[in-house]
Amino acid sequence: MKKNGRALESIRKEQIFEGALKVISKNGTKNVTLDLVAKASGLSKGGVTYYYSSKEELFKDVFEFFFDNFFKEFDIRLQGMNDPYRKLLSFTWLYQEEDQDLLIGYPLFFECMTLANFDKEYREIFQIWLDRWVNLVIEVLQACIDQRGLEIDDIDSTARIIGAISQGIASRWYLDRKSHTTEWALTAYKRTVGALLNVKFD
Amino acid sequence: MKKNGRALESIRKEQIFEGALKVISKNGTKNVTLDLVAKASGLSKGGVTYYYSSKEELFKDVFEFFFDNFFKEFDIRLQGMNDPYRKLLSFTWLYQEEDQDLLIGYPLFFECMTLANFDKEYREIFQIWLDRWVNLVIEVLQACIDQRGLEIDDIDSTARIIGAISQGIASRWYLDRKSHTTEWALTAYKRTVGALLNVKFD
DNA sequence: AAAAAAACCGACTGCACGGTTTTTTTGTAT
DNA sequence: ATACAAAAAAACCGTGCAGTCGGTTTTTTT
Repeated sequence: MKKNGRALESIRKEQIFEGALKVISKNGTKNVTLDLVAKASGLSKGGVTYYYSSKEELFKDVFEFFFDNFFKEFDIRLQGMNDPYRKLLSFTWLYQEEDQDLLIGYPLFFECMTLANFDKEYREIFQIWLDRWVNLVIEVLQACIDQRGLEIDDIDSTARIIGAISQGIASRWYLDRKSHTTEWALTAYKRTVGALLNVKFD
Repeated sequence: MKKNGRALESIRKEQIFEGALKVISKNGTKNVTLDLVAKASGLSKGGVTYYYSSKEELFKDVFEFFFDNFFKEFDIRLQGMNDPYRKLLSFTWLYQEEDQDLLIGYPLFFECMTLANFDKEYREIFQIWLDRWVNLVIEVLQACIDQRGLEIDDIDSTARIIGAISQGIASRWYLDRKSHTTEWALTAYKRTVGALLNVKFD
């Protein structure tokens, strides 16, 4: 019988992640205290620090945890489609109100960019995010090339552009919905990516 | 006859702005203390609070001040050009290393987006930023239509898209230069906007 | 020159919060 | 049952900092 030290560790860490995610996306890291995290995850401060000796360490893990999860789910979503053009359009999933993951994701994404300005580790986290995003797009583009005979000269560069377009549109859509409706975001994405790849959607 | 109440106010406030800008863009609002601002602007903490009774109030003013200035200078830059296509390309000025205004501008812009998540006033500041940006682009597009016979169906929507493209590219260029070189940013912008408007640059 | 107002300084206060230590509870092996 | 470790809570400590305030210097007004 193994003497499992910290048997609950993974369970509790997940608990703490969930709680931290909730309060961070709601208040921003600046306004999140350990007590708040503790309360949100159903533990006491002592309980939290039992698993995380520092707030910074916890926060970084939370960011990585969330982004990792985010891509895993996106990947699954993509796998469930056949048509590569539909996959290309599926990035407009970003412009969806009331999706729980997105509601958390946007604040985290913005905050990550801000922190990346002053903190090397967050810059790495952000760059990894970009990489994964680019790889996702590259896969899709490759499928377009293979299955639809689409012609692209520089696939990596193009993938990065598409990522940039999505992000630019998304930021505006998220932070200024009044002037940037969901309708606008959708057509903006289609129009721009369509023009870029010389593809007619729909 | 009563006169000069607070004769130095505008001078000192400008001083404080400059100092605050410097330390905010260097450390991020989270890590900026009143003492730091005071030192950077050549005053004491008491001197700063004499003009600003709260840190938050000061910070918001700083953001507004900077963005306002930013656009004024951009406007001047645009006025100095004739060819509307060149104006359109002038937005790539964003991808310029070592420009002092940009070095301050990027951190502030990111931070503003983050703060906009949780604070109504910052959201307004951000939205005003977007508005001004859009108006700038609209002007340029209108010039393209008038002087070059360019055809655009929805000028407002298009202007917003161009803004989004610039921003998306800029974020990546700024935070992940290794994978997003200046060269990439430039061609990415030209390629995408060119495709969108069906225009050939150069 | 006297008086008043403006400008400025820096010590002080209170508190929020991260991290530590102590105490209590729970689980488990013998 | 007992002992002992893990887990968690509660109490505690120290620090950093926003904001205050009495006092001082400088400028303006009378």
